[in-house]
Amino acid sequence: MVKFESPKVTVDVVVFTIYNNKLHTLLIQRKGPPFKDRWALPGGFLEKNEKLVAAAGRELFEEAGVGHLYLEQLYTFGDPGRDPRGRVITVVYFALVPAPVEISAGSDAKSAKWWQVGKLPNLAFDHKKILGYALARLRAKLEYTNVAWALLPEKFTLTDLQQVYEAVWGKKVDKRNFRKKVLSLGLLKPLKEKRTGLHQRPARLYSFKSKKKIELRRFF
Amino acid sequence: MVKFESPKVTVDVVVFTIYNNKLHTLLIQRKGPPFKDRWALPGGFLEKNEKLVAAAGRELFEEAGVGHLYLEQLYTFGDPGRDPRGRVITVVYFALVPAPVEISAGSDAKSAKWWQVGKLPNLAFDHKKILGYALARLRAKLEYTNVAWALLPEKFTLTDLQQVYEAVWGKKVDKRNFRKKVLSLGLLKPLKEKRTGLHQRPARLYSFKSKKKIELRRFF
DNA sequence: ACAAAAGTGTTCGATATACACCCATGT
DNA sequence: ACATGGGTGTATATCGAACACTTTTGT
Repeated sequence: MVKFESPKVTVDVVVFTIYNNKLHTLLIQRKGPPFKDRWALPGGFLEKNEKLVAAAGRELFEEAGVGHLYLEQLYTFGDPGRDPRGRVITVVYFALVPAPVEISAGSDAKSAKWWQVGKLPNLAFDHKKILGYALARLRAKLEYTNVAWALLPEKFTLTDLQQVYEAVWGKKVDKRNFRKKVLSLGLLKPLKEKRTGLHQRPARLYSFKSKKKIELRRFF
Repeated sequence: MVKFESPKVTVDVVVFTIYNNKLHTLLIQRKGPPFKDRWALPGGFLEKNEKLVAAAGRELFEEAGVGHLYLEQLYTFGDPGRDPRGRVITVVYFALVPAPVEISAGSDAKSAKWWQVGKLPNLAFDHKKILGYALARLRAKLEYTNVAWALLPEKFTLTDLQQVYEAVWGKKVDKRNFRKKVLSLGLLKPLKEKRTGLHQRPARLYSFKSKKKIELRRFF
């Protein structure tokens, strides 16, 4: 039937991390047209017999060398005209990785780079809109779930955790209230160790009791 | 490249309404294989140059005669093996319609029927899973947004509104607390009219001041 | 007068918010 | 000793939860 087309299906990924106490996202530079040299979200075509979420994980690893992470589906963008080459349906995933991730330029020689959110370059396709969407999701998720663990290393201080929230929300929160609230949730396990070596009082380290997804009814 | 396939893209819709103070969803009966005679979500293939959300609206209208409604994207299901005919990526939309909707059997002579959620038949494909997903979304949305307007007629009583919440959540709520909360949100406009004609004290009618989507930080 | 649903307030506990000072370490 | 961030408590306001009786209509 002429009426139906077979659109291409791609899977893209928005990855966030906290680097230098600022929220950053991963972009790759396009080597060919369309949008040659423009920055874009990592992504690519779906392979045969590949689950959607697996494709997202694979693209991320291939193009940016990013491995262990939190992945969930964000949204599907598929309006006509979003790719000049033809009809493309893009299923976008949303990923969180702990702070200091080494990026290897991808196997296909595209360059990958962490960009501070708020200082982004012009993006290819409708990727700016997609990023805005992802950012809204991140802010919301941080409020009512415990996903913050995915942005932190195994061991962290309460100040580290607070800085994650501040970076994502773009505003300061009160230290005493933050700690009271976060400890009352009972999701953290205080460790015996402290972080030493700075010119200051050592800070107690914590880890998450569980990394299972938990929905809280409200969070700050 | 052999490695990439061109999957088919379909758009399905989960429609909810409140009928007889119970939550219902719309299903159509399949006329051909696979899953002949089984009940399934309304849906179909994406047309050329058609937006995803437009496809959802069109399918709903074609197959069930349902018009004016609330529509948002729910999730995309695309794992291999979910359709025996081959790789199919299904973008699922989520719709809400006000209570008494006349259903015309669709143009392709499939029968359409409202089923009470909780008394559903066996479903085709992975549609049971999809419905579970949609139900979770509905429950959550009702908590933190004002989408309840989409399940009600233009004018309604506070008891009508309360019954929407009770039907979706499957539990009773306290009338005094419900009214206090709902009125304090300031989203309702009390009308001069009352609903009369029953053997009882007439109830004041209300309408929503706005049907714009509003996100509340918390709701019940 | 009766049946049926409409309408209405108060008390109590939990939770959010605002706010300032001492502590432990490295140099 | 000093600079740096770590760590802690209290008072107030707001919000959610529990709870029962009177009012208005149609028959």
